Amino acid sequence: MECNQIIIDELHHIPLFEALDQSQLEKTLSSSQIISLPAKTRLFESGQPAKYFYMVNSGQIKLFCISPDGDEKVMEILYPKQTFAEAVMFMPQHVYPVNAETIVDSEVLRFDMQHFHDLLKDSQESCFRLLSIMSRHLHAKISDINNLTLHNATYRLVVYLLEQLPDDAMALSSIHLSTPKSIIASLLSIQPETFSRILLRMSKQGLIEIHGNDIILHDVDGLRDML
Amino acid sequence: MECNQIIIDELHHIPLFEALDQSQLEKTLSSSQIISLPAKTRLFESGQPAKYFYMVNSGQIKLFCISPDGDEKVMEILYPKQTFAEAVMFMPQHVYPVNAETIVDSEVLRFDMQHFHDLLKDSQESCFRLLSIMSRHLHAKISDINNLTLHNATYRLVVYLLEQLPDDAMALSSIHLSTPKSIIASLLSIQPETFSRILLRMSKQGLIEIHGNDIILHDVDGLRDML
DNA sequence: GATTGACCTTGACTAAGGTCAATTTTTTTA
DNA sequence: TAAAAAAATTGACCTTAGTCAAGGTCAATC
Repeated sequence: MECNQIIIDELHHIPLFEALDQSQLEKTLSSSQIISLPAKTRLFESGQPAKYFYMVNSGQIKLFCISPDGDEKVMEILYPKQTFAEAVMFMPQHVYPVNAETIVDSEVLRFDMQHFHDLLKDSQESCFRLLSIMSRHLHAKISDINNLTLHNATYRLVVYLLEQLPDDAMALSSIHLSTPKSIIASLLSIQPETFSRILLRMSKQGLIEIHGNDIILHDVDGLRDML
Repeated sequence: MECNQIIIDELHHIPLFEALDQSQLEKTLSSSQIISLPAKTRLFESGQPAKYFYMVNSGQIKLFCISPDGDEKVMEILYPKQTFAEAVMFMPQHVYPVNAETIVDSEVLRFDMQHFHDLLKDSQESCFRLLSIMSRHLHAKISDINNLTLHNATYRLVVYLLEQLPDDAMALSSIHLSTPKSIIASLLSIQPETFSRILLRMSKQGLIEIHGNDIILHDVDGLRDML
């Protein structure tokens, strides 16, 4: 069980599980599975009855919606240590509101919703964690709506680039896009063509320099001034 | 105290308070105030430290954001019996993420956040109610983002009109817009001019008939087919 | 090292909805 | 009830970003 203890120690640092004690963590883990998935595997579909929520172990997952005529809107890109679909536990019909799919080969930890829901009844502190997590999600969505309705495509892209910077970033910094540009474009609600054109324009202005998936920000303050 | 009991009985039917017992409701009420506000009064501003959450007693409240250059985006319109800003209780910095303003003369009940937060510690069931409420909000925002990114202005307006219908609506029904068109337009992220033009076009197509703020839906099924 | 396929870029064109300005209608207030 | 203010409508025009199509780049695979 040495192996399990390592996972438990990791879970202890995940916001959703921070408030659980050793025995609760053990129970949580014992009702979970590690699942390996190749790239572009569907985890769940919007409208499906929701039995599980997840944590990314490795890889990348996208949450997305599809319009009647097949257009895709990426709602979120998830990276290791992030939990997702926890909020579905409390949604009226226990149905996933979005689709989830791996972007690259990934490994996820899959938790039983009913089991965790029962556990929450005995852990007021965990309820509070979940409330925090959900309020953060809600805030993020409000901010997304803001960016969609009050700002243009360039603004959204600049915000995204600056978000990728570590806090201690210099005036000249470089970032690496670990996700295909077309998926980032969809996340920002921009067409790939427009995404490409905006980057080109900014590099012509001397603000950035593009080398494939690596972008050098020549003028971080200049970018910040655009906002 | 007969008067208070009437309010308590009302609170008992509000989702957020449903799980509270008589004594908890009394405490909640005793830490609250009834506040009367003329039209266009600011309740709180985005960025302000959040000390209170609210319930609409009468009137209408809009929650909205403002862009750097003064453009306004209405996020939500609130009607009597609706609580709002409860989720802010669990937001990282206890700061309102949006502005709130009365649309017409209104009366609100103002609750102390800290007080209710403490009360939640003793009411696991109320925590679960709040989790439900917040997951519903989250779902609503996801759906808003969907409508903004995957659907056009006409679609959003038709959805809005159909949402105003009671469930038992006939093929021919009439609805009344109780809120200024410009505010509904902003809620749907449409300019007032475009809003007006879309209604005009639909009435030319024989789908609806407009008489000021009253709209007769001539062909509910036809409208549903547009979606 | 040619071929395939996924992804990205570029150019020409288009359309949805925004902007600006003038006018009408409705509401409020004196 | 007249005047003023606010809200809604309409027309002419414009802009942003989307669409469509062609071509390019890179990596994996035969």
